[in-house]
Amino acid sequence: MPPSRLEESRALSARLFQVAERAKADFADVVAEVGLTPLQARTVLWLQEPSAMRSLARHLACDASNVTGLADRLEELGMVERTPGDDRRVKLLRLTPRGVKLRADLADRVAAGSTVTAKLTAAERKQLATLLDKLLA
Amino acid sequence: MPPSRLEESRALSARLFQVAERAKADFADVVAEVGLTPLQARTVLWLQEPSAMRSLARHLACDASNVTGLADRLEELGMVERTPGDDRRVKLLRLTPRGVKLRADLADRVAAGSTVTAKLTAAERKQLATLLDKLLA
DNA sequence: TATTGTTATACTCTATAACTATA
DNA sequence: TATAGTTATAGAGTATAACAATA
Repeated sequence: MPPSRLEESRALSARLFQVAERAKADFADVVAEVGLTPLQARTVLWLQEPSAMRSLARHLACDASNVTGLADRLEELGMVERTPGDDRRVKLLRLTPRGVKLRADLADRVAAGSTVTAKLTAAERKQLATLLDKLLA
Repeated sequence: MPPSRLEESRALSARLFQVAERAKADFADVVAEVGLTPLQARTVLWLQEPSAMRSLARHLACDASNVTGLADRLEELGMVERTPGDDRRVKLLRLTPRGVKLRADLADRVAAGSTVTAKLTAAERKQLATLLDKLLA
């Protein structure tokens, strides 16, 4: 690879990271408004349907041991509750009525604060999705 | 925002994070081959010209206190050395001859392992750069 | 007074291993 | 034996505050 392509690649990667970092920071700012950390917020948004703690861990791409504390905190806040599953080893996490309200509020705020959505036209968003899919293939 | 746009936005952001995470993981894998952490590797790549530790911290977007240990480790490895600056408060970090060789090796490997470069045509890379710039504007 | 590099320290995030209760 | 959730703990990575040397 010639040096110019190397530099082009570096610049492109740098911009990619910048966009991802900004999107992450935007998300963190928005969810902080309702008193949640990013991981707590992702959990609340995920719990449209009740979910076993194990499968939540898979969704969050973290170890299962971390979900215990996460669930503890959201339970303290009155947003989720542990309910037994059919398999009695399993505990399902389910939003409380208060959690359901928070989730709706959160979804609105996240959508409103989303840079990716706001700054591109529909055609551009489609273009970006296509390019990103190609990178993930 | 209607629910469909909200979901489209969520899916787009998710793909963006996935691509960024994969690029980060690729970089970490490649630089691990030469025995460096990502931060150490970014430092070596940055030091084409000698750099004050303070300005290195700004480039790495981390606190200056972290650069001390980073420099210590790279010095142990024989890749960089501290040299006094004109302002005698300042220490410049400079690559040793061994560090210069490592930097060239590293640049080749990073370029070869770059998903962003490999999977897109020149036209697509330009398209992606344009979209990312629009998001950063 | 302000700034550079340093040190000590603490906080967050995440992972590993051992434990229990079920299966 | 294997799996779900829990607990204790350890390792990165990063930040803050105080310090000495210098501006």
